[in-house]
Amino acid sequence: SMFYKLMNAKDFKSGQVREARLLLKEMAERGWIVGAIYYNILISKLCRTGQTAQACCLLEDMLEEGPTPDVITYSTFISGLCKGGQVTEAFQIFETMKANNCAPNTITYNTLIHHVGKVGRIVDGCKLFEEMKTTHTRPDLVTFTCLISGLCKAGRIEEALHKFYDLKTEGLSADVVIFNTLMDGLGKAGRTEEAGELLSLMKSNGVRPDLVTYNTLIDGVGKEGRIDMAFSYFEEMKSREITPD
RNA sequence: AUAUGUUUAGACA
Repeated sequence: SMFYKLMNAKDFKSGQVREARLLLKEMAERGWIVGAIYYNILISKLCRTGQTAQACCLLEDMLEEGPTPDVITYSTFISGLCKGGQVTEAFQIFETMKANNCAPNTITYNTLIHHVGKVGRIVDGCKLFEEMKTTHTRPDLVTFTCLISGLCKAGRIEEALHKFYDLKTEGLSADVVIFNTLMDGLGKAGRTEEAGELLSLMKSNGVRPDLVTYNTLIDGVGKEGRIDMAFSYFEEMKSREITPD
């Protein structure tokens, strides 16, 4: 019952975290199998409330005497650290992960590539992408979205376009998020003509434009003062009966 | 009751 409450709790006071750690240890001592998932749930909740130091204590418990942390444990914590702006610490945990023979998966890499891109360090994202190749970790559409977004943010539009073309090589086909991301990058770089061409391309590829697509295009041409184009995208959006999800 | 991606005017802090 105490255990049940812990797993359903929305937030924790620091005293409660101490109690939780003791409870999990006691359960293990009494012969219960306490799986990594229960630690993962607590780590996720603690990160969401900004208590990354407490989350780190749980990871340490796992490494010392608890269930072996799995790829979800590390990815959860890495994501939580990044969201709190602790990207450096996230990379330290990434190293800890490897040192403990836990192989990062696509999601682990995607999380890191996303956050380095956000803080303008896509160079590091590209290194991670290379590392994925050497570790035979297959990139997916999320990987490419993060790379394209990060490259555009760093002003490296040509390389972003290259990544877009590389999708086919990887056996992937661009989805609406990939198109939206690239159109946003082009628009913010003043290349709204190309963004408009992508709208045609996505349609001919059978990818349905959504509300974000049109918001992105309208924002792009709007900032260039092309009110006529903004209206035409708006009209097209209405005619297509786009609805927010 | 566990982990990753795209657009933004305003208000709040």
